[in-house]
Amino acid sequence: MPESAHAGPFANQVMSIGDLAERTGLAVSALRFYETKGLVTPARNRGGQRRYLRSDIRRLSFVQVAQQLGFSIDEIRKALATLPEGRTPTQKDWEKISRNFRMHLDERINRMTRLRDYLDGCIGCGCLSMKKCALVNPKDGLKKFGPGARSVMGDKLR
Amino acid sequence: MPESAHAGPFANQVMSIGDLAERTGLAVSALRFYETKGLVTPARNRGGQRRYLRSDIRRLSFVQVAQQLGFSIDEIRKALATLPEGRTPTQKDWEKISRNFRMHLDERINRMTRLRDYLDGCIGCGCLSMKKCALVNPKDGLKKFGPGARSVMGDKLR
DNA sequence: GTAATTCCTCAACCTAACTTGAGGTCAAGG
DNA sequence: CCTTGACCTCAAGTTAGGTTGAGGAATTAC
Repeated sequence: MPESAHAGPFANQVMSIGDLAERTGLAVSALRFYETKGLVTPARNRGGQRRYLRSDIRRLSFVQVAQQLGFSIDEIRKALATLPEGRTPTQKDWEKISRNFRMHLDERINRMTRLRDYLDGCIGCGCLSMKKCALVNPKDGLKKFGPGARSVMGDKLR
Repeated sequence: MPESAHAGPFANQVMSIGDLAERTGLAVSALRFYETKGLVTPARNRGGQRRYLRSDIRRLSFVQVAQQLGFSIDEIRKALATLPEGRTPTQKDWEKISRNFRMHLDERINRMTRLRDYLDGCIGCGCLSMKKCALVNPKDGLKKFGPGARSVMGDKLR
């Protein structure tokens, strides 16, 4: 008999990595990778195979959305860390995180819009060659990037 | 006498890599890297050292701005390829490129804004766990990313 | 009971965008 | 002339976010 049969036909609380991959649209390799990054922490069965909770579907959906919004895995991990440990997150828990992300998203949109407006100005003024141009040498919240791979829209959050 | 003295004190048309680095704020190593990527093609003096034109300052400023807007080096290279060969680009040439970039920027801003609005909806509906949610499984111009490093805001241009 | 799936770990590889370092050359000042 | 600083090339390293493959164990299906 299958390992989870004791849970009953409709209360199947755990999933294999393959099931979760199918439900989230993520690759199996990505799910394992996310575990090494601390985004999910599945249990293991006696054979050592990963067993995910249903609530992990939502967790990973959140990861996907956040990535589309331009957040790095590290930022996402920190956000998820604010979820309660021990119990399955409630709707309210998720709302709190989402609102937090919306704030950052607003910030990004504003920054891009400012950038666009500067660009409009520069088309006319021809200042692109001047080091003082707000676009090239940005003040106003726009920071210089460090070395290494760059995150979209420049600087990382916080 | 210095190698460029024949050009006169104020008509110093060429620069060393160090000068250009200082004027653009880019690292010397980055300028060399950009050359391998085809973003600039400096001449060489008899000793083999790079000699940049004044118009390269603007060219590299453009590279910096475009990167802040989230464009990849490859995209930027293609955009720069539309500049006239042989002659120094005019103001009009730059305006044309800038306008083109503004269009792409508008697109990105719109996409982020749509995403934000979806997120607002999801906070209320709690649909984050459903595969059909517009955020998790986006239609409406939002595409799935491929493997490898991701560009900011998801998919690359074009 | 056994064959076919699925899963496991670990190491290596991939792209983007650069930086760092080694070992050697060029140019400008005194 | 000769020293010092700026330059040169080329190879290897870095971070992010994963994928791919080898070699082996656990499940599931018949």
